[in-house]
Amino acid sequence: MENEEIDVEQIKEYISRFVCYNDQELTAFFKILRKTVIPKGGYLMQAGQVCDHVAFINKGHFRAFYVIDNKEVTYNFSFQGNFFTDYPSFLTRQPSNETHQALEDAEVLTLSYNDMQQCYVNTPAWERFGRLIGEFILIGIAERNRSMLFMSPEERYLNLMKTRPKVIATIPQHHIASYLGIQPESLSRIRRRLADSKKK
Amino acid sequence: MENEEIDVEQIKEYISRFVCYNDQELTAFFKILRKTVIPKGGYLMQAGQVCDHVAFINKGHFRAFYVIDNKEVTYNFSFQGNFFTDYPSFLTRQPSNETHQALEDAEVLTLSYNDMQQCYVNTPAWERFGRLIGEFILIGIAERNRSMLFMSPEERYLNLMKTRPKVIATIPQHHIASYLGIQPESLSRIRRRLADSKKK
DNA sequence: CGTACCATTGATCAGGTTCAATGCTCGTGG
DNA sequence: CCACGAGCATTGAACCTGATCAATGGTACG
Repeated sequence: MENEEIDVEQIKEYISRFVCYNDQELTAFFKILRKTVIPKGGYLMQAGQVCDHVAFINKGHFRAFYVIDNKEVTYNFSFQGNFFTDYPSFLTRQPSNETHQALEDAEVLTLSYNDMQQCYVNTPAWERFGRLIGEFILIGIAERNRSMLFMSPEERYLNLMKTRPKVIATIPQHHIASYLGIQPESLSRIRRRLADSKKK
Repeated sequence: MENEEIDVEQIKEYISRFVCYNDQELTAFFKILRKTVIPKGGYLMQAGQVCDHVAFINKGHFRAFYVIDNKEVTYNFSFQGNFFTDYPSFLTRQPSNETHQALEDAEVLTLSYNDMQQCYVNTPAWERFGRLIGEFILIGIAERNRSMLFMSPEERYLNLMKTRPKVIATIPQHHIASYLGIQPESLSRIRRRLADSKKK
């Protein structure tokens, strides 16, 4: 069985933060996971497709971006040990506008829409997990929403440093700028302003 | 019983869009709803409190706003026939920064956090409803998120006219401006630009 | 009436965008 | 081993849009 090769430790740890489960539920769940390897720069999903999976990142990190007027606009990043998906597309079965790209060589465990719905029907614990993970994602999105509404680009950058230092540490600057909703030049100047005022 | 007075037709219609239920589940559910009447300008919730309820709006409409630097920033509107809450605060039990204000004389049916958790435990149908309603809210927030990231203020205004004409029709302009993330003066000029270019 | 609140208009300001040029670093091939 | 090129970060200059401050208009309500 190819499942023997799958490393399920990380996802197990993640899930146990949300729900209790017994061994039987867990083994059944792991059976429907599929391992996918994606090279640096490769795509987990491309705009135009319906997002038919939820992916758990075992290794590597990803960015989600839109293409608007032939420009890439980065919408989010996701790192090892987290789930990654276009949840609205996944839920509504509408084509996604996002492309999901691996920024390093990556390995993910995917769970298909149909299998997930089966889980919901068959096992109350997964119905609960589905609710909780949805709520978790919702909280994150709402937070991001507020930062876009209430903060200036500079404040957003400072906030990002505080709340997601890993992004600052590992993601190229032009992607961060895009994520903050500004141009790379503007981010460069913001960083300079901050450095100058710190030095003084 | 005071429940006799409660008009549950609207909420029944709303719920049936998401889940199937039997009469018993429904009556039990209606028993835990509480009716609250709020005069125009009154508050359903104030910043600093944990949002301990989900409210269904039977009559009237509301706005949610933050106070930042002594200025009110409108975050959202909600109308008759919809649920209204600070879901992140409700879920995390953290104090909310939002204040929810009735823009007209209003009547809502509220459901407390504890009662809702009881529903989840006791009745699979409500666990499912909880998941679906969360997903529904998530999709809305994600949509709003994108509009802030990818659209100019003018595009956001046009988009609002298209997707939520009721907001344009019933909400004072300075609240709309705030919702769009701009100042009232800017919205006024945007409207002027649009009117001028249409006339030509 | 007159007061209060809201929408509009004008003038000036600030910060981000755009376009263009320069540096910097890293990986590849000669 | 060096040289070149590609991609990214930085800097400068001109511009544009929304913010801010101040004044005027309009309307509803006491």
